[in-house]
Amino acid sequence: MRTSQYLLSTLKETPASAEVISHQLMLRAGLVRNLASGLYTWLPTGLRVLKKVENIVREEMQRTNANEILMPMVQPADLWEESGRWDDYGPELLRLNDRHKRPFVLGPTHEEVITKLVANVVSSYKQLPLSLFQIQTKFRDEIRPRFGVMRSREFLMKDAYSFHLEDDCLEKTYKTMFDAYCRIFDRLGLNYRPVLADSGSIGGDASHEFHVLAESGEDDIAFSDVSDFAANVEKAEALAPTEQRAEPTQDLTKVATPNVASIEDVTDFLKVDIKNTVKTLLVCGVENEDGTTPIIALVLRGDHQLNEIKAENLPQVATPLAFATDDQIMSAANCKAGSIGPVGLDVKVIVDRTAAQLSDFICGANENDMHFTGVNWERDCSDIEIADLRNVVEGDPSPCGQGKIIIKRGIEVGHIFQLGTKYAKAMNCTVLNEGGKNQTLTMGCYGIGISRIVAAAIEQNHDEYGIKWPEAIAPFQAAIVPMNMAKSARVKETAEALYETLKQNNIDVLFDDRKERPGVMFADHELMGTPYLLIVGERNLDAQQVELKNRITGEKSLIAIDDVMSLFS
RNA sequence: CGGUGAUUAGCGCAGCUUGGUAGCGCACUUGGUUUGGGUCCAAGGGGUCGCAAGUUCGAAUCUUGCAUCACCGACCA
Repeated sequence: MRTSQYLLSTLKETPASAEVISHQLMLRAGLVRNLASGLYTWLPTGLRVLKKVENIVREEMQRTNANEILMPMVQPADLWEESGRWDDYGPELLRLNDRHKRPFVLGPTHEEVITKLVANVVSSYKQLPLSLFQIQTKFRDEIRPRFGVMRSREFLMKDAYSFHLEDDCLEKTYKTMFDAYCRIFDRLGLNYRPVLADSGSIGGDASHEFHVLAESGEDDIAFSDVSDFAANVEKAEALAPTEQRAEPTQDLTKVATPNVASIEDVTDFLKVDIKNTVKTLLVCGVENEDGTTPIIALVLRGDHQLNEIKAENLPQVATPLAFATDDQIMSAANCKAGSIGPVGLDVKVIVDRTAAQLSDFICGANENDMHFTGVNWERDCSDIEIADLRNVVEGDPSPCGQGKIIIKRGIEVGHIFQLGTKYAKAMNCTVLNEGGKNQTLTMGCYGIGISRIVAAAIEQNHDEYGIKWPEAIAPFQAAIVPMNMAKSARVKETAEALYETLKQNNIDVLFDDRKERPGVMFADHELMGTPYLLIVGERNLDAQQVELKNRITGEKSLIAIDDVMSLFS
């Protein structure tokens, strides 16, 4: 490609709306343009990268013997009613009507469509196991799209689904997909980690996320500093302390704490260690048979944070998690939110494992502006249940039993699930088994955010001059930058000949034939992140050489024109 | 959905306090100049000042409403 025929559209200045570096560079390097909130047009340079990512993903899916298909983006609502997700999915699911007023949705994912397809097309156990995938545009009406294509509403995704007669077969395919994902992210040249994950609203049992490690990531990942254990903080278990709880040494004492509400207020006012306090959160429980909503108290050590996923997974707690309203708090505890405590509280009390190990601690007294000190479990407050409720924090023992937890930020670029029979049951997806009986299939589901990977790769590979693409996904493998081509026939001839050679060898090469000054050309190619710049100038032509500048290392060297192809072997 | 802020040329911004019909830098066009790191000079083109209503002789500027965009939070495979 010649720049004279190519839509470069680089920008010197950063559009004000771009917050994270990948978004800024994608706009500046001319990869995407914004159309509306969460909607982006892919320009030629961006599309080249997107296609390269897509092809690597496709090749590795094909290696697992998955079949590529393409499903419609618009899906009939009755499929979603059948699976129950018409009610469960929420406003993220964009719903629309056709001209006959028939309801449809814009597909945020395709479990319903594929399960229906397999139910209709596959009828015998002999056709199993079966893996199907597609690479397709998804739409999710995100509350707050942000970070450019990292969290957009319309985005490109690879989604794969596997179908099995038995769970052990599903587990085999799950492992195959896990390995395929590792190969994909290896080939993409990204620093990534597979992590244990919560399977979330999509349902099912085992689940891993694949995260690209980057400061701008939206997820916290807990790692062991010794083993290869990694889990999303949502999922990472906070182990119970191993030390015995100390015996009580203080009497239960009620102290006045005027205008003290938050844990920080308490520690300041009473001059105590935050680790000797507990906080009590009231949440809605599962509805009783008579339709009333019980209130549940969750107790955490003052410095810890509630893990909402863990709370939701408790059988007594309503899903989705809902905090008690001020009125509910008043009727359950007879005080404001800042003064609740477990002592004498007439609701179900669930205490975090670490909070349960405290003795002589401080908590609210269920009376405005009053706290208890010297509180001890059993003596002052019995009939409690102990559970893992909190987020792990750095320094906690790793759940794998080896080492301590460290926490890093990650961008979720892949997610694999063992779904089980949830959708197959709902959509009546069965085959005849060996015994001639109908048997419900068990399923796996495997997603990769193609467009998000482009942004994640930039987050991980950039410098002050622009993007530094891993070679596998660079929009161009090389750029030819001639020096003063307009004046030098030799430079022009050499550059043209080199361009022809590279093209004939199927190298993605951009020939900068603009009548621009060198600095302008260098700056543009560095911004776009082309791995190799081939600089053709009079000064090296007598020796039949061009200058090679490596974008990743920044090294400049001379290379014989005849040897240029060796860069790409 | 709550909180905050923004909306003036393709991009980045000034002008608004104190109302008088719009400006700067980059980009773009033309001519010249320069040519191994974003040259310099000159001349140009481009804006219903987000939309609507109001106040006024007169509104980018004041008032009200609406829309859109972004950030923080909640939300989220």
